[in-house]
Amino acid sequence: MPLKTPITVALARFEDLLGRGLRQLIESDPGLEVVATEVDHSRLPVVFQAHAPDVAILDAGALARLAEVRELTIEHPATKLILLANSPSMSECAQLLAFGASACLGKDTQSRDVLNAIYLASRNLRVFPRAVSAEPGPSLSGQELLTRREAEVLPLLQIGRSNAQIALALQVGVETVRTHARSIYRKLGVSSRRELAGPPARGLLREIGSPGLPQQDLPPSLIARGWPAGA
Amino acid sequence: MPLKTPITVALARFEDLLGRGLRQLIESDPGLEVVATEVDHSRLPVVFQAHAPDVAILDAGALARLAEVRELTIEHPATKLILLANSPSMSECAQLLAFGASACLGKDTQSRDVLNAIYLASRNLRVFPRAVSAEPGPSLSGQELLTRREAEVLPLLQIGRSNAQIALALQVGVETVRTHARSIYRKLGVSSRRELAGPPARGLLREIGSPGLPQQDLPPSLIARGWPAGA
DNA sequence: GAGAAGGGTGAGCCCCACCTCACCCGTGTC
DNA sequence: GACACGGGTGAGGTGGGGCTCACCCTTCTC
Repeated sequence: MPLKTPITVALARFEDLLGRGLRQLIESDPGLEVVATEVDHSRLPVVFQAHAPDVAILDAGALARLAEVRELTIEHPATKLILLANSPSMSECAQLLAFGASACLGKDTQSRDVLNAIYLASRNLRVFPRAVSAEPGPSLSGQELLTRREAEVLPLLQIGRSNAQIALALQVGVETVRTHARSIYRKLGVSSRRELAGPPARGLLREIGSPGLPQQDLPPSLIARGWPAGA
Repeated sequence: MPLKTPITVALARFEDLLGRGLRQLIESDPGLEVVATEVDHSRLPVVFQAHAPDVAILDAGALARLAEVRELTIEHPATKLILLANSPSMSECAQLLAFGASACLGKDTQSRDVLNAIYLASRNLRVFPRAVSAEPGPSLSGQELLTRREAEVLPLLQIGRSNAQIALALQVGVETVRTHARSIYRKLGVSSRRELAGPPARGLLREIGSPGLPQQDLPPSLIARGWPAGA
C-alpha cells in the first residue's frame, strides 16, 4: 500500500452543536484532515476551488434548492459530497444521490457510520443509509421536495425518455407527465430534461447501518432500483 | 457571592453527532459539571434519583409522550429540564413549558445560547427561544402533538375551567370542548383536568436568541400570553 | 408544416387532518 | 334526581396537498 495521505474534508456550516460534534469526530481520526469548517453554502464553490477537498459534508437542510447538489458535483467532480439531513426519507436520499451526492445520511447517524461514509465516498462509492424512514415524513429543507409521483418521473426524464414513453411506462396520460415534468423543472431550477441528464457520480453502492461494518458491494442492479444508472 | 459550586448537568441520549457537540460544549465550561451522559429516556428517573442534577437536557424527539416531561418535573422538581427539539414551533414550546420544562430550544441553537439557557434554567428561569418557526411545520416527535385548537383548550382545562366556560370563551359548543378535552387527555396520558393542573415550574420568562445576550426580564403578562400562569 | 417540448392556467378528484357537533354510556357530587 | 365530567363512536364540513387531465400559448427541430 502506498504512502497514506490523509483524506481532506471540508465541513459546511451546520447547527452549532452538531457542527462541534462533527468537527471533533473528524479531527480525531488520523486518516482525515479537515481543510475547512463552517463553510456557508454560498461559499462552497470558492472553498472547493481553493482546497479541492476529497470530501465535503453538507447540510441538506441548508440547501436552497436540491439542484445545488447537482451544480456542485458538475463543477467539482473531484469532491465527493456527503449530505446530512434530518431523518431523510428513501425518496429524498434517492433524489440527492441522483443529483450526484455520494452519500445521504441522517443527522442521527452513528459517528462510526459517518466515518465509514467519508472513507467510502472518497473511494467513489455511493452510500445509502439502511435505516431511512419509510415514505411519509416530509423533512429535509421541507420546501421544494419532489412528490412521490414526481420522483418516479424524474429518473425517466434524466435518461431522456419522451413524455409519451413516460406516460406509457407510468400508465397515465401525456398531459399528466407534462404536468409532473413542469413541477420537477420548477422545483429543481432547470428548464429541460437535458439539464437534468448531467453525469451524476458513478460508483458502487454501499449500504451502511448500525448492525455492523459495511457489507459486501451490492450488485449494480440496486443502483438501478432507485433510479436508472444514467444515460 | 458565596463559593461557586458548579451546576450539575445530566445529558440524555442524543443523536451521536449532536451528543458529542453538546458534551464537549458543556464540559468545556468551568461552571458546569456533567454528571451523566447518554442517558436513555427510560433511565431518566433513576439518574435523577441518583445524582439529583441541577439541570437535565433532554431530546424532545425521544419523548414517547409529552406527558413524560410533566411526570419528570413533578417527581423531581429540583431538576430543571431543557428540551432540545428539531426546530420547534411556538405551540410546541408552549406545550413543553406548560408541562414544567424550563426551556425549549431548537437543536440549531447557538452554543452560547445553550449555555445561557442552562444557567438561566438553574436559576429557575424559564427560557423561550426567540426564533421559533411560526406555526406550520409539524416536527418534534411528530406524534401525539396537540393541534392548534387543543392547545387553546389545554390552558383553560389546566386552570380548572368548566367545559361550559371553555365553550363560551372559545365560542363553540360544549360538545366540541368535550371532544377536544378527550383528545388532550388521550394524547397526554391523563384522565382528568385535575391531573393537568399540577404545579408547573414557576419563574420568570426569558427570551434568548442570536442578537445578543439575554435581555431584561419580561413582564409576567408574557407568561400568561401563551397559557395562564397556573391555578 | 408536423411533432415534441416547455410554460401557464385551471378543473376535478381523492385523501387526510382538523374542527365541530351529536349521540350513547357510566360515575361522582351536590 | 340533576348536573358535570369522563369515555366511546360517528357524522358532517373545511382546507390543503397531491394526482390526473385538459386547454391555451411559444419555441425548436426535422
